[in-house]
Amino acid sequence: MRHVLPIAGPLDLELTLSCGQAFRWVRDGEAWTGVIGRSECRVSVAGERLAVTAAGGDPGSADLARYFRLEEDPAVHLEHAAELRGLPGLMPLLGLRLLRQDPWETLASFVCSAAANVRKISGCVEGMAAAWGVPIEGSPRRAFPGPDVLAGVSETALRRHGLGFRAPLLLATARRIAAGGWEWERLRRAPIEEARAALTDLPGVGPKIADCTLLFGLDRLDTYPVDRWIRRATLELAGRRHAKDEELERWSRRFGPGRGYLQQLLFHLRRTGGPLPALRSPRVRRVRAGAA
DNA sequence: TCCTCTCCTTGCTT
DNA sequence: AAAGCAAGGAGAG
Repeated sequence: MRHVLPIAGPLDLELTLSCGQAFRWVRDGEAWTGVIGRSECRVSVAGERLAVTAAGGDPGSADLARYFRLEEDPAVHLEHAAELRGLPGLMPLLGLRLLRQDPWETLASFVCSAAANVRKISGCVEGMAAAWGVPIEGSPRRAFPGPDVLAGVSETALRRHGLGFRAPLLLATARRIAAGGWEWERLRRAPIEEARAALTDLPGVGPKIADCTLLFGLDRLDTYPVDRWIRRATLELAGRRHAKDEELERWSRRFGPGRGYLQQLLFHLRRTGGPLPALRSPRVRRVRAGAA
């Protein structure tokens, strides 16, 4: 099945699919191939449109547009962050799009992200899919297994796919969710603190992984996951030497309800570039606490 | 209660 | 070759 879809605003597949939000996309020349739900998709940009060829079940044009957020110009997420438009190197990154991924796959992927790198996370996710996922007709790849499936495997089996110390954590989380009473749809709309609390109650899920799940899997752009890169970037922007992650998250709220998108841009910017300039003038910077 | 430190796997890099 | 590093979290003290 083939789809050709209109795109609102810029779309940079390289940035979008390799920036560390999704882990099952691989480059294939000018195109990219990945798994969305129960189908394998090969996508490429042709002029102002996105061309998608799907194997297995057809995702449908509506779900594809939704996945790639094609109806939204990413620039709208920066409406409340005008002060950052002058940040060197930021504007060329606006082809990066936050994907709307499956929340369970997002959660499981980021449980694997602790003390790992993108390559390692991809290996874990792809390994679990190959071992326990539903086959995709016309493709060697498989869908990502649901929590009910992972709940039935052994810790040892998970370790064979490189999960290491994360294996018992993901297993426990899969079992918790498979046991029932878990409502992803409720978390999409719940107050952000309530949604965070529900997620951080799961084994292997702290604030950072909870926020990534909300941002990448539950369409909650009003989150600002603080990892080691964002910690540095935000400290620099705020002109601070030290601050707790929670404090940095609060500071980020000045960037509005789309700050999750900004977080993703800053993650890429700080990782590929150097330190960021402070937004506040040094003259207004707070003096050290305790200075007499 | 809150903070800090350490450990936990793995594989690639220096 | 040994140490460092990579989208952190849990547990101890």
